[in-house]
Amino acid sequence: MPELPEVETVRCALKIGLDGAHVTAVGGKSVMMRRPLDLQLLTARLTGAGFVAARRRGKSLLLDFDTPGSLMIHLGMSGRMMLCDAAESALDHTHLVLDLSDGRELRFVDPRRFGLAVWLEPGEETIDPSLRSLGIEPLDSALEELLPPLLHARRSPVKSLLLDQRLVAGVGNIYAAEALWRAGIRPTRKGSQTSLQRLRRLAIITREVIEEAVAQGGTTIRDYATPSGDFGYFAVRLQVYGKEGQPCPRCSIRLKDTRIAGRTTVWCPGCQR
DNA sequence: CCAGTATCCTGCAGGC
DNA sequence: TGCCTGCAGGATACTG
Repeated sequence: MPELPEVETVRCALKIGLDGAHVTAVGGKSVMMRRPLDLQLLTARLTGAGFVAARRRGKSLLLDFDTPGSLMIHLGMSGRMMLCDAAESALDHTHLVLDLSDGRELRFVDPRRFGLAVWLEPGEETIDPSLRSLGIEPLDSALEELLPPLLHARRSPVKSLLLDQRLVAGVGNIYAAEALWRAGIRPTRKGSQTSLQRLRRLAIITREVIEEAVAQGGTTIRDYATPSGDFGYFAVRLQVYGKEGQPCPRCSIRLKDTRIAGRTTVWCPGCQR
């Protein structure tokens, strides 16, 4: 479900929604997610903790409390954060529940369990495997300087490179397809056979797409929603994602779909070279 | 080290 | 109606 813009939207909502909140109790089921969900540890660290800040790195959320360490959450494909009244009945696959002092609950729901909810002790943030190797943030102004040489040094399709979190942190299947279409670059083109000039343009366009999507509150395809249940409105701006078979908005050639690195990729054979 | 594939899991749409 | 297949916003363990 969630790429950078969706996670950023959730972060902003939690920052406001959790302001002044205290955790009174921790609940859920110790299920197997991408890593085991350790409710014992989470309960020990979070009970009584007051919310302080919500941060984001790539597609990971980091929630800080007035206790050392942080709660790291990754939404995977189907993960969702919900901020709701405790009386509201819980959805299926609600794995973690933080009871709040004001009668609300923060719930982490993830049917497919590709997500993650992990307590990071102080210092673990820099060594955790899913954080330590993340590449540059697309919103960082150094992107157009740092990314092109990295892509140019690789022989994989540019599409795979954009999805590689070790190179750029936060781009997923939707925004990779959109950025490549806007940049006029064929997704199967190899990094090494794309000029630095074009890669620089791709980097700039990638940031633009991500910025626009953040401004629209992300993209709702089927079930993405903010913690209060709102949808993202970037879907109306998608030009190629999910539109295979339709005419290209730029050149009217029929959009094709190909599988690259195991992911469906929609692109235009007419104007993406 | 690099590149490509298989895999984890549930839900849903589409074909028959 | 039901059963089957394949695909879905992601990351990583494994192969060659």
